Amino acid sequence: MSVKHALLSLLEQEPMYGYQLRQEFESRTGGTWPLNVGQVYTTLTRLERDGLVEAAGEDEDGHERWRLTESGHEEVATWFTTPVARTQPPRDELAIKLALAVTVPGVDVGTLIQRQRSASMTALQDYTRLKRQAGASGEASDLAWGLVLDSLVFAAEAEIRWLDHCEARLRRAATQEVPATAAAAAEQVTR
Amino acid sequence: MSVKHALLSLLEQEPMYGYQLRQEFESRTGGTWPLNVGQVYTTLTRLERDGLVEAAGEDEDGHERWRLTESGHEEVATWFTTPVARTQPPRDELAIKLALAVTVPGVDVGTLIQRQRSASMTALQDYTRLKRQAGASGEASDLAWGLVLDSLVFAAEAEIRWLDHCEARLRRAATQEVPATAAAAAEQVTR
DNA sequence: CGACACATGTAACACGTTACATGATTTG
DNA sequence: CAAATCATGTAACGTGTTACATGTGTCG
Repeated sequence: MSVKHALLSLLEQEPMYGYQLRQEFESRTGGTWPLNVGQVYTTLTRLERDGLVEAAGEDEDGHERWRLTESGHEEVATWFTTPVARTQPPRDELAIKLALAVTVPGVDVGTLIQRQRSASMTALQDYTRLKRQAGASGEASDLAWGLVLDSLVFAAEAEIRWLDHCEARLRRAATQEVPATAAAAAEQVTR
Repeated sequence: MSVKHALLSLLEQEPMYGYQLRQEFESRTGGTWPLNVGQVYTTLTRLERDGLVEAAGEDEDGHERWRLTESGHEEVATWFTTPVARTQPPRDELAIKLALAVTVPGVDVGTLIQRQRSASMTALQDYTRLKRQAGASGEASDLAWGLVLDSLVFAAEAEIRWLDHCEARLRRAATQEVPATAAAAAEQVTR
């Protein structure tokens, strides 16, 4: 869904051809989410099928460009004015993993948390390293990339805080409450 | 990927039948991520095809149960010992949206941010309301649900902080730097 | 009885990924 | 010239979603 709307937004600016769409997407997000070229073409086909884009003739170099239709413009407008729904949040693999690790007996939750924590710390360091490269040129795409990087940083920090919180919470569960599996899972954190 | 591993983890505890797997998954995650029953069956078929689960005969009530194979156990062990890779993070629709909103001319970024902010605040309030319901019973699944809820809370808080950060960053871009689109986008925040 | 939860499936579709095929153009 | 980048596509596959079909058991 993100790719579809991303392509439409880019075409809102001006008609573009397939390969160009990928370049624009990657430059504006700093290559954070690499976009397979093939997917651009298949998505464009589907968007044409759904009447959101249409062929707009060739440019000077003979590239087949695409432009938004009426519905396409509306779709973009709706996308930008409608907040991303957190009512049914996307599945978070880490949260699911931890929830199951806590309830399934025999899983070493303490080690799981520690491993994840150091992995997230590494990711965080990579982001801050990238941030130093991001600035300087002053282009609009760099502003965007900076914000994208910040979102990754904020998310990684939140993840680390949550992991610490989980560790503390499990430790508390181990000492206070003592029913069945919760205690068994929590024990492994206290070691 | 998450569903596949979630089902495998549940079967690590004991052999179960399809419908039961959905119930267990939803109770352990507090229904945060509703799981379509149909997907359980199709996933089980695929897992059998891949040699990770096998039929384990019927239980007392005539339900066809599934158990892990050797490879299945290994897969679960690997899942629990391998951190979730943040090296190539999943596409974040909000971050993509904002990155494009900033670089595509004519988008009212200020309003976008404010709308998203209030949507995220609402979600956050819903989570804290749910938290009050979550505690009390002291079962292991409630501990898990509590942690899942906390992860949503932490994520929502981080999102809100990031949105505020974006607003400030854009406001700064509007006053200091003055090149083309960045300024145009940032102007709308200052209004 | 009628509604609802339990229970098992299947079909069609949407989205995304990887890999492959093919050719033009650019650059060291 | 060789390699890399530009450029357009297609095929196969994995995962997930929705909707439908079908039947049993239970409870008000």
